Amino acid sequence: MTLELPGRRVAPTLEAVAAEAGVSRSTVSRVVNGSSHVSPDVVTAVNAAIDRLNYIPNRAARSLANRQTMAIALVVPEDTQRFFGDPFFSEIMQGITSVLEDSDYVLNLQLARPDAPSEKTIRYLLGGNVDGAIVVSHHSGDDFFTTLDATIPVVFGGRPFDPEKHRNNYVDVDNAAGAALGTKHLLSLGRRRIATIAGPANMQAAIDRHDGWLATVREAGQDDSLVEYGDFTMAGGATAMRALLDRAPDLDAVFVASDLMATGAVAVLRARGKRVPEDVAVVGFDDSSAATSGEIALTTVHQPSREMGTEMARMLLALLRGERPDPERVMPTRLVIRDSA
Amino acid sequence: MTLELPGRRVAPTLEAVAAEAGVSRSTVSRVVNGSSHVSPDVVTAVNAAIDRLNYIPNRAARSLANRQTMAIALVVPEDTQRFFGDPFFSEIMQGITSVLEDSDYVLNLQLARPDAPSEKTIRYLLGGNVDGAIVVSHHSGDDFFTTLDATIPVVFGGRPFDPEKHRNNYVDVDNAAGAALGTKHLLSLGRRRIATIAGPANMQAAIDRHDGWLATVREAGQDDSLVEYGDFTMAGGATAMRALLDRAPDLDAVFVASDLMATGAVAVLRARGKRVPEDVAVVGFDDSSAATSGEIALTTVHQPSREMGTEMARMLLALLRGERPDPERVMPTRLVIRDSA
DNA sequence: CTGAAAGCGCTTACAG
DNA sequence: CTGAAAGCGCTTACAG
Repeated sequence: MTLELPGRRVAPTLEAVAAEAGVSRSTVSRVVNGSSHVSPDVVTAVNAAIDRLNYIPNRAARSLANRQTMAIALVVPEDTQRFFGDPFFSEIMQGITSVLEDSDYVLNLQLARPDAPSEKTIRYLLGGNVDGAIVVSHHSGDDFFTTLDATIPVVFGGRPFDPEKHRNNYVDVDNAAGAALGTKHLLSLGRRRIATIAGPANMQAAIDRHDGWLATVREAGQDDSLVEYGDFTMAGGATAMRALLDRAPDLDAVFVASDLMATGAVAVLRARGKRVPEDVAVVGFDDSSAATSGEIALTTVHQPSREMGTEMARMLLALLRGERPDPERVMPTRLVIRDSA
Repeated sequence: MTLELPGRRVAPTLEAVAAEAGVSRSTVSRVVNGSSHVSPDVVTAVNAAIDRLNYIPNRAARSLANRQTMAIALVVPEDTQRFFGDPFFSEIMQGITSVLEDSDYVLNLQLARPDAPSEKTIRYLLGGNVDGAIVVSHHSGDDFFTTLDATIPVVFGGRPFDPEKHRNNYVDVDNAAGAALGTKHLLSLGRRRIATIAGPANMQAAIDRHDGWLATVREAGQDDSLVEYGDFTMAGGATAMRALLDRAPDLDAVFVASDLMATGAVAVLRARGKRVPEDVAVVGFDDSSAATSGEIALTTVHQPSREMGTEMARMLLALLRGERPDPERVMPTRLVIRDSA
């Protein structure tokens, strides 16, 4: 029995181009890589041969020889569902790809396990598949990522945990200040019982936003116990809102650590007969598309997600060039007032 | 001026492991690759050395030697926004990753230009970066992708154009039958003026769904001219709905080629004072999360998106093993009746 | 079962 | 400006 496999075309090599053009492999390599020390007519001849043969350099061989892969990993320790569910990631990724488009690098998305990276992810990142990595949505609990840059340059989206242990490169906003901004707005509206729906306690941004709310509420001499935690999803925001209402039916405002969670919270408030913002004012965080796609346009703390993406990419590219960019890039937030508070 | 670069750790090589374990490189390679012809104690010794040195094989070297990259590309010719905006892609990707997780392959997402692949994408796919590719959301107008499998195995999500030119592997549903299913439901409801919002005419699935609607409407002796085209986004559905209402204010039903477009259409209908389904019945297509996240739960034609993803992955894996799976895998659709029709 | 050797397709000093 | 040669870190027949 003969198993006939579809005959795949065999890619031409540098060697073949050299033969076709009647020069050495070194020379072909030089013109492929745009070296300046090649005579014009040789360049022409080689390029002609390349076109004729439809030559494309083999990346494995190239990266083995020069120890560059020209690939960057975007590592997101979240499952597919949450990755696609939160517009924040979409915007970050748009920012990143917009700068990588103009570079020679390709982006490889790696969805990792939220708890700790799998063996496969580790081998991928350490096995010479990429020249650098951007890690977004980092959770505490393992420090593989924070120590990864002993091997390849890494930029974090969001200040990583344990900054004293190791100084990582990151771009972030001042989450505490942003949360304070949102909470103060609630205070200025005369609200006196302001709850918060915080993000998961194993994420630095969630902790910082919680802290910003906490400090503001304390400073105002208000109850600082109205906290519930969500997982940055709509469903998580809804569950937290229910718990909050059960504990404090008289709350009159809630600062929510993400727009997606705020959307879930608003739905619950309405279902329980609360008017937003009359009975309960709601402030979100992100100013992503989720802020304006729900039942009511959310007043929210804006963070420049797309620009954060471009900054991450730029920072990594600088590191890859051997430069030493400022390792900490903190971008501004601002309050966007809409209908929910 | 000395530019001090952060000292990156140098990865240990096979050679180092061999020295550490006191064996030859061939032997280390054998245990790394799980060859059976190695004595137990040597295996133990080599593994110990691997652990001690924290050895991870260099993928470039490996793939240069054995001509395998152990990577698969998921090519989506859509911009980031649309990719993230449509839950359909999320589900497809979940299906794909679920089967790849249990394999040694990693998935590399490649968002390509919708019109024609960029030079960068072409070089990526042809430059030996991946062993195979899954192409989803293929548009007509270039046949790079349909001829790509002369070089590497390719599986399409959705029947590609020009099937007579070249027989590609694909996973799809019977879009025409599905559309007929949805349109017939509208007929059974007594609707007599059934419009359609079709997808872009450069996508086979859109054409097939349009054809299914067309055949059904003609068969019933109804007006077959009520067609507007959308781009599979909410905004596109809204625009198309407006045009339809302007042309035929008396239409009493609309079959929409995707849930996302249907959501946009429903919003326009309501804004124009039409009750759904009383005045205008709406049937969508996909049965994605968009069907149940809008103002009204959509009656829709269900396609098993996640399973289609798993089938694509399985088919590609089979091709990669040198097998010859059935190149055409057509999965069933079914009508899901909710509130919009 | 194990090792020496060739080779995968490039890049890059080193000569000239 | 150009080429011969070594080397990147693996795998894989080929001997033994």
